[in-house]
Order: sequence, then C-alpha cells, then structure tokens
Amino acid sequence: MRNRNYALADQLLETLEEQGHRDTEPRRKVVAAIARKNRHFTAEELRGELPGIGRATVYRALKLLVQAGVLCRVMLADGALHYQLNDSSRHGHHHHLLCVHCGESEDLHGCDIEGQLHRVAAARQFQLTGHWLEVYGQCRNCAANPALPA
Amino acid sequence: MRNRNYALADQLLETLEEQGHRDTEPRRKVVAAIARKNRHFTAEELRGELPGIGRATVYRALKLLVQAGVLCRVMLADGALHYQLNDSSRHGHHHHLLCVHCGESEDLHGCDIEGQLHRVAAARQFQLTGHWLEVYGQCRNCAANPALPA
DNA sequence: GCATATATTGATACGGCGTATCACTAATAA
DNA sequence: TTATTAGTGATACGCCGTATCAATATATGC
Repeated sequence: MRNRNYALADQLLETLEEQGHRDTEPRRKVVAAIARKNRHFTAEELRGELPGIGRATVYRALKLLVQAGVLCRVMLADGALHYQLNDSSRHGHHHHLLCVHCGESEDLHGCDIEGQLHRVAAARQFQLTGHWLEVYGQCRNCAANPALPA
Repeated sequence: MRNRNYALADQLLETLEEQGHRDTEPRRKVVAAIARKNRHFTAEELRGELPGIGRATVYRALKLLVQAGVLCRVMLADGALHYQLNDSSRHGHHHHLLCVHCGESEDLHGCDIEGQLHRVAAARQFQLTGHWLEVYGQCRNCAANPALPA
C-alpha cells in the first residue's frame, strides 16, 4: 500500500512534468497527500492535511491535475465539490456511482447514457456540447449493512 | 404576455400560500420578477431587478419556490447555479437541454435515462437514491445561426 | 375594528470557497 | 554560476448563500 501510494504520487508528479510543470517540494507533498486518498475529498480537507502549504498552492495543484485529466471533479448531492482520483487506466470522460454513506465511488460504464443523449438531441436538432451526470446511492456494502461507520 | 405573467405570478403566490406561507408585498414583487423571466437566471440577477428588496428575502423566496417544486435549480457548465421556472404542468423530476448560447432550456423527456441508471445500478447491487444530470449544447435556432445575439 | 401571536423582512455580519496580487524563493537552462 | 522563469504563500478580495435579530407586516381571534 505504501509502495502503491509512492508509485502513484510519482506518477502524478510525472504527469505534471509532462505538461511542463516543475517538480517542487510543495507540489510533491500535495500529490503525496492525494495519492493517499482512497475516496473523494474536498480541497479544504486536503489542505487540512498539509499544514505549512499555502492555500493557493493546494488549489493550484488541484486545478493542474484536473486539467491533466488524472483528477476529476465530482459534485455531491448537497452541492459540495469534491475531487476524485481517476483510475490510472481510464482518464477519459466517465461518470460515477457515488456512495453517499461511505464515500466510495464506482466508475459508471457499460451503460450508454452518452449514446442515448445523442439520439434524443439529434431528434430535436439540439447540438450537444457536454453534459454533467452524478449518480448517488448506497454501495453494495453499505446497503447490506447501513450501521457501518462511514 | 402581460396577462400570462400576471397569471403566472398569482399562481406562484398561490402555491406558496398553499404551503402555509404568507402573501406579502416583497414576496409579490419577487414572484412577479420571476414570472417575467423566460429563461434561467441567477439569484443575484434577480436581486438586481428588485432594488429595495433585501438579499435574504430574495434567496428565501427562491428556496421556498424550489421546495414547492415550481422552480428548479440548474447547474451551468461553468458551475454557476441558475434557477429555472418549471412548466406548470410538469413539476416532477426531469432534466434539461440547456442552450449555452441563448439560455433557452428544453425539458428532456422521451428518453429513459432513469430506467437505464436503475438497470445498471441493480446489476451492481447499488441502491440508487438520486442523480443529477445537465445537458449542454446549442438549441436548434442557435446551431443554425451562431451569429445571433445571446 | 382591535389586539395578539407569529411569520416575514432586511440590514448586517458571517462563513465557505476559490482566485488575484505580488514580493520572494526555488527550479531549470545557458 | 548566473540568468530566467515558474512556483510559492501571505494577504486580500469577491461571490454566494445563510444566520442573526430587532423592527414590521400579516393573519387570526375576540
């Protein structure tokens, strides 16, 4: 787990370098903290784990990682903006099943929402440029045992 | 048009009264301003059209109308929260095709997003509790003539 | 109509969240 | 090593929504 986190952190840093960004000490700490996450998180939550690092730096790193496609924004049911580390293999556009109880998220695929939207849009001569979809509920584990701590 | 707006404003007020809220002068002005809208709008935009009415009052009225189901929140592609008057006939849960150019919105129906989500969720024993969907693009008119003013 | 109880108002202040600014510092390239 | 340039972080700002609370307006009972 430790190893995986280190590897992940390195990978994130590498991604940033590929985009022409520098390898800095604060940045290393930010990506390390992100790599330790196993669920979605808020910018402020992350910041809380990084005393000594400026607020702006944390926000800037988040923005760069989102732009690079390795991190994605997810909107919770209450409107709070969270960040979610993308599966290393799947950086493209996709959606999530978000567990409102434990915070786990599963990637949503094997369902043709996109295609369906395109069909409906085409029928109305509406030219799609984008969409936003979040799905909330309880994951298998939490649904089976709602008493588990979040 | 004037008549329709008055009628709509009255209808909105009536809805609030049915929910046990009082018929007040500031409230009348707020719903009148909303009734005049033919596209989605922000709270601040509305507030700008209502000088002399307190910010809190405007926000409170919006919240009540959303709770009553006659107004719905829509999230624009840039993350801005807008409000959208619901078709009087269809207060239930539905989605919108939002034109990013002129701001028009069409209700999205005749497409079975809900059913599809339920099927995928069921297959994974994920218990759905809700979802959020916004679809962005250009409406028929704007797509045909992008030079039109917004 | 009048008094009373209560919802509503609106000024103010507060809080969360993200960003602009800018002098300073650190990382890269020559 | 020096010059160049990106990055940092303290601070302040701005937007947006809400809590507070004394003053006020509205509905209700007499």
